[in-house]
Amino acid sequence: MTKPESVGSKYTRHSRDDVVAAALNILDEHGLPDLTMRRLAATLDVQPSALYWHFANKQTLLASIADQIVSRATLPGQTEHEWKGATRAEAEALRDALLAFRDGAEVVSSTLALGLGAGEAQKRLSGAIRGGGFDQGRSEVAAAALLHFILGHVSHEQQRLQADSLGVVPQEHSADPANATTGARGREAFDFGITLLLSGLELQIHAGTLSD
Amino acid sequence: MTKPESVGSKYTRHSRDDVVAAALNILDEHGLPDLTMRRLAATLDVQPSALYWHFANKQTLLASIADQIVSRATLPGQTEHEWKGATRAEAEALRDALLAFRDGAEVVSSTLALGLGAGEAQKRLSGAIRGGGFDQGRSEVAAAALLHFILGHVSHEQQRLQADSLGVVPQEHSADPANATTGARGREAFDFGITLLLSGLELQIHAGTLSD
DNA sequence: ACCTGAACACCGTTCAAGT
DNA sequence: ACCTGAACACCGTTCAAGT
Repeated sequence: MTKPESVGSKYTRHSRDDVVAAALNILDEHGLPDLTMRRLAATLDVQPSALYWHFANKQTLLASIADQIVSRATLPGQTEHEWKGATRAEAEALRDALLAFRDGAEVVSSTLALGLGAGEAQKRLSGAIRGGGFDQGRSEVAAAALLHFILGHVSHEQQRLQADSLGVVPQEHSADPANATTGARGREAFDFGITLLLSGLELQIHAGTLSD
Repeated sequence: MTKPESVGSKYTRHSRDDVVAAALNILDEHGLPDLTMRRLAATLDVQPSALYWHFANKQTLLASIADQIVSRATLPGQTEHEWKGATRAEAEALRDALLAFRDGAEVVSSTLALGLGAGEAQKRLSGAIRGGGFDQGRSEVAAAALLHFILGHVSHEQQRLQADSLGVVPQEHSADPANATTGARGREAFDFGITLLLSGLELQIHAGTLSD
C-alpha cells in the first residue's frame, strides 16, 4: 500500500503521497528529530535529491504531514447541537489526532505561521464557536486562543512522554503529582483548560469590549 | 562588558555568563536558526569544542538563555492587589519579555518540558492566581493553561514577524484583517485570550468539579 | 580553569544529467 | 514524470592534549 505502482520501470518510483506516508511512518516510529530528508530517502530506496522533485523543501513536506495529521481529526457522532459541546468535541478530536502521531503537536505547531495544517484546525474550531452567535472576528480570535492552548498542552504532553521514555527525568518532574499535565491527568488538565476558555467566552456574549 | 577579564593569559577566556550573553546577542540579531554552536564559538574567538566545557550540550545552553529571557520579565509598579489584575500583569510582563528577544517565545517553549526557563514563569503565574484563593493544584493547572496560550500566541506572533520580513507572505495572510494575532492587533488578541482564561477561572471559584 | 586540534557522523539543498 | 551522482556548505559532539 505504501509501495508505488511499480510499472515496468528501471527503478522504484513514488508519488507525492507515497513520500508523505513514508514520512508519517518515520515520524511515528522514531520521532521528529529522526525525520531527516536523507533518512526518508533511504526508506524509499531513493537518493535524497529525489525528494526535491516532490517538495520544494523540508518545510513544505512538514506542512503536508501536518495536513494529514489534522485531517484525521474526525468527530465521532456529530450529535452536538449547542456551541459549547460542539467546540469541546472539536478540541477533543484535535487532541486525539495530535496524540495519534509521535511529536504530532510539534509538527502542526511548526506549520502554524504558514497557515497550512493548523489552518484547517482553526477553521473547525471557529466554525463551532460561531454557532454561539459570535461574529467572525471574535470567533477567529477565540479559536486561535483555543488552538494555542491545545497545541501547547499536547506538545508539552508529548515532550514529556519521550523524555520519560529516554529516562531523562530531572528530579521529581516525572511522577510529580503537582505536574498535572502528564499521563492520566493529561486529559483532565486538557479539559480544564478548555472549560476555562469556553466559559470565559460564554461571558463575552453580553459584553461589547475586548477588555475585562 | 561582554569581554572577559583578559588577565595575562595566552588567549581569550570566557565565563559561562559570557557565553550566554553572546548567545543572546546572536539570537536577537540573527534568530534561532542562526544560533549554532559553531557560530557562537566564532563570535567568541574560540573553537566549537570549547563551548562544551561550559555546557553539556546545546539544549542546556538554550535552557540558560530561556532563563535569562524569562528573568527579565519584571513587573512595573507592583500596585495590583486583586488576583485578576495581578495575574494579567504577570502575563503582560511575560509577553513583553518574550517579545524583547527575537524568537524568544520559541526558545522558552523548547525548554518547557525540562522544567527550566518556563518553570520560573509558571511559578509567577500560579503565585498570582493563588491570590484568588484557588488551591495549589488548580492554580498550577490554570497557570499551565495561561502559559501555553502565552507561549503559543507570542511564538505565532514572532514567526509571522520574521516570515514577513523575509517576504515569504503566502497569499493575503500578512495584512489579512481576519488574522487578528499580528501587528497592532497582537496585543488586543493577547488580552482577549487572557480575559477568556481569567474570567473562566473566576467562574470556577464556586465550582467543585473540573467539568463543565 | 579553560581552550586547541582533529576527527566522527551526520545535515538540507542544488543542479546537470539520465530514463 | 521521476530519479541519479556529485557536490556545496554546513551541523552537534567527543576526546586527547595543551597551558
